[in-house]
Amino acid sequence: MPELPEVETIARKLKPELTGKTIIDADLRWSRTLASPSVKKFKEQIKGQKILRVGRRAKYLDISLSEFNMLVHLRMSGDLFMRESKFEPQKHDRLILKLTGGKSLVFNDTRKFGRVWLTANPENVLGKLGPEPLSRGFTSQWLHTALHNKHRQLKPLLLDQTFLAGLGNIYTDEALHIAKLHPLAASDSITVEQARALQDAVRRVLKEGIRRNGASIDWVYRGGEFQNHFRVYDRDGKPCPVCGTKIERIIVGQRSTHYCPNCQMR
DNA sequence: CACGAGACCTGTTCGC
DNA sequence: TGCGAACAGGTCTCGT
Repeated sequence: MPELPEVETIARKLKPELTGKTIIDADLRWSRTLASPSVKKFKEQIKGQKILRVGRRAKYLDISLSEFNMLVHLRMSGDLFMRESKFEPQKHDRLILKLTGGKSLVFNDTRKFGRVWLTANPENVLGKLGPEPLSRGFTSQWLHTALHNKHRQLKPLLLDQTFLAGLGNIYTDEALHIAKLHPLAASDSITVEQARALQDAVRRVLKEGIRRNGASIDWVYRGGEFQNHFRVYDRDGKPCPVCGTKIERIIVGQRSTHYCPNCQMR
């Protein structure tokens, strides 16, 4: 489930539960979940760390500890939640951090794509990311210039986290539909007007996602409801909410891409 | 530099 | 009913 709004929702939910707690023990149940450091170092270093802050950068959860930052990327199927420490580990639990106060932070990830970093220099992991779409720096002027510095198809470029950080497959399709831009349009063909529409659409759709607590699909459920308001994503063959034309699905950069052939003309 | 294919994983749904 | 294919919110690496 994890694009920017889903990760933001998780961060907001965990913040009051985690802040001020101390990590007593780490149960790493799938070692490849750990991107760095080594298992041995991780277990030594994380024990006794106090949780100072819980934040988000792009699709990463950023948990500030006394001496390190723990970064978590949920990738396709990861989930992060609290559970009573006395409960038995569940099938897809990959990392369980036992905290003071009787609860544990659980990283559960069916597909094992998710990763955890423990580092004193989070910039080593986050340094190449593009701007936050909800930050002040993400202006239509910046976007227009950045689009013209590349010659790429719009959709893959928006998914590129070094270009702009936080959009995934759902929110990209939704933003392009709101902005009335074709997913295959060349980035350097976008006018100032269109860049303004796209900048506004990206911010609007991300804010809507956050307001609706993200999108919950399939077996991963966190109480989000944005999935009930998709305009085009996963709606191929259904009518466009704007003009009624049938939504089409194509493959772009090996990702399913949904758009209205009438609203989003090339 | 831009792009496509394949890899990493497990689980569900679809088509015959 | 059974069984293989297709597909899933992401990103990395390699080859052209």
